[in-house]
Amino acid sequence: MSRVNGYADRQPASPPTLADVAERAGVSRQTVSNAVNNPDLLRDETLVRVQQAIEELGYLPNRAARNLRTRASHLVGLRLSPVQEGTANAAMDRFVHSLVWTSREAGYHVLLFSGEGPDPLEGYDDLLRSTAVDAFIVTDTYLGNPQATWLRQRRAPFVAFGRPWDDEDARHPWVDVDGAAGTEMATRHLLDRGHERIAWIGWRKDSRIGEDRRSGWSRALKERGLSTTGMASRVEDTVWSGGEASAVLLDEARPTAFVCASDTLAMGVLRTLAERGLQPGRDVAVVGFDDSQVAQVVHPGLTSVRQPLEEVAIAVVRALEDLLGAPSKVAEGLLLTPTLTVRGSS
Amino acid sequence: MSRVNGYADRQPASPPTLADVAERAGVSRQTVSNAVNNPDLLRDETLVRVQQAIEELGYLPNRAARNLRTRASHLVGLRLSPVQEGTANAAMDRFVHSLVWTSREAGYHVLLFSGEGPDPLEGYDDLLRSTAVDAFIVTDTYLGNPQATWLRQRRAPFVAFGRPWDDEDARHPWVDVDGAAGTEMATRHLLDRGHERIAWIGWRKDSRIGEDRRSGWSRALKERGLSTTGMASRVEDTVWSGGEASAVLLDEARPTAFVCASDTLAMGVLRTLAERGLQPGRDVAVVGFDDSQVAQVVHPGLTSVRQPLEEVAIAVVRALEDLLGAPSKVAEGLLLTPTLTVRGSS
DNA sequence: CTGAGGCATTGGATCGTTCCAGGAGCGGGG
DNA sequence: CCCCGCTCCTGGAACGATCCAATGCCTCAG
Repeated sequence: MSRVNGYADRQPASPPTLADVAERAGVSRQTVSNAVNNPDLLRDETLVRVQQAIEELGYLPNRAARNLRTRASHLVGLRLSPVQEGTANAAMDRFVHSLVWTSREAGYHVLLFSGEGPDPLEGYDDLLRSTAVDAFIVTDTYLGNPQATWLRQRRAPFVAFGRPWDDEDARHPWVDVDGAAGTEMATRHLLDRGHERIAWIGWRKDSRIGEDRRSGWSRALKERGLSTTGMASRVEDTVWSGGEASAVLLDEARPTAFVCASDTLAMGVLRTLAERGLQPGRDVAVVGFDDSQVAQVVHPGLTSVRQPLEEVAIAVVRALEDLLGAPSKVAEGLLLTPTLTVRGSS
Repeated sequence: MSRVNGYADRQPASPPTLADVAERAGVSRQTVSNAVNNPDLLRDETLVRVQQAIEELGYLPNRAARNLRTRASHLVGLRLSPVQEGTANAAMDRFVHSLVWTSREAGYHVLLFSGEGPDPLEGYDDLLRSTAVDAFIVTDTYLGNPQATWLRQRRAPFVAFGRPWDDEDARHPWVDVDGAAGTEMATRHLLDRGHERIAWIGWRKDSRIGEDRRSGWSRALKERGLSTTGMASRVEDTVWSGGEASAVLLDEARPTAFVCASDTLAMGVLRTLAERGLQPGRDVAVVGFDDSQVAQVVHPGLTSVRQPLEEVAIAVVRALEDLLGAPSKVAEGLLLTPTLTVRGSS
């Protein structure tokens, strides 16, 4: 073997290999390999001896070699969607953290890559064909979801964070958060506080997520026999739009509370209230969605629907393990329920 | 070879290999390899033929095999620091995006991993010894920076985002943003608007970054012959602390403007102003640091020092290339200047 | 005493690529 | 005519792990 002597090697000495450990422990390479991967196969005495040699040499399997032989990289690819500053992609941040954390426990690492242009498939192909990753995690399924169908065609394993809204015959595993349940919870919370005129500010009608969240609001109102007519507005996801929409609603429908599809929109509402000398939480209640950093630091605190992203990450990784472990298993979806973080604005 | 016939293979057909391409093009494996890595070595005619075969088969080199042979993974490890919600780690998000983007152009991918406990070395070791990554990018060098010294001892290539504050004999490449220049710029901006009583709210004295940012503020004031005495407060990085500190300062030192070490602290100031019926930007000016999402959406907009994270990422990747390409090269540091994003609060 | 059968361990082949030394073909100088 | 040198290409040998078939050893039933 290449390891020449027992003296401290100078320079970046090449790391020990299986063969080095084998030699030291007086066994064959395969036995060392088994000690690492299938300890049960070894006699206790041998196992201890090998483990000691591993310890002494500081051996760790070379990943490239293992990947080559096993045809697996233990990496999952996560595509960072293009940044849209000002929008609450803070949620994404939390998710990534949880994901990295959870993956580690499952023996996976997260490989980031970026789709550059508008082409949402950019980047996937190379990684897949060069066998750089074992699977993908797809997050922005709301864009009409071309990735999902494309990945399916390529038989690439993947788990989605987000429902396959359009796709009737989607067979991939997914995890999502029940937005409607969140807004319903938020609306009920406001109803319980005595509000009866509760307005909705959401996204354009072609946003599936937006409409889903809206349905929770209307469901809660109708449940109490309250009308939703004239109480809803659909705009772009900007602070300005939220402010504008709330101003119009205040003038025309005179709501005492707002439920919004995002914290960004809710910030717009707060702005309008400030301009009119109305105090959030006392005069008019506001609830946002995503529990972003903004909601936490703004005065007097923005009540917001919080997605259980930690649990989403756990579920995603679990689905990933199922997928890669037993590909035949029936793929299933999982819908998690968000919580409501109550703050000063309600 | 394993490729049996020309008919469409069923199932997840194993991807084409060098040998497949070689067979199709009627050349040897090595020639195909050269066509990919050293096209200059081939005769034009041969090159075209091989490239066509590559195209037809959709060949892409297997990464594991290449990594094994070349002892490089073309991955860089980035450790996600523990989340501290409520704090502006939004900056980190922007940096990661830029980094992923820039790395891609340089042929690298970003591998995320998490240090779990308080041990900042957690995670590095495994990745390094298993040759999973070629280098690391270290970000939170302000923690007294045990990673840097540790990585240096292990002769692990790495680039730091952040100066080696404590470490006189650090020899690693680093990139940082000149916080002092940022706060100086912010303070000058306020001076230009006629403010003369400008207060500082920063972090505890043992924070090198905090003291650096503070020095910019005091430098700008002294330059104009203005005193800083009694105009500074050092607290924890929370909204509450910022609010408290500004309340005290307003009572005792009567400043007309605040420069803060973070947007979080600045939000606290805005809160105090709101409580006292003071209007930010008109009655009292406020400047934050980081240009986080909060600064952008809060009313009436928070003027903030913005770190050029895109440029940082570019510089980091460039340093990385130097490092991995020519390890003997003298490591150097690079200090970038932030910009000031002016909004309604000043 | 022999052979079946289980257990612990082994050596060779293999994954797909790149490194390395060498070989065929060709033109030109002696 | 030979040999040198150059260009272009080739086959074998790594890289470091795991898969697979086969081995020796030991026990126990027949």
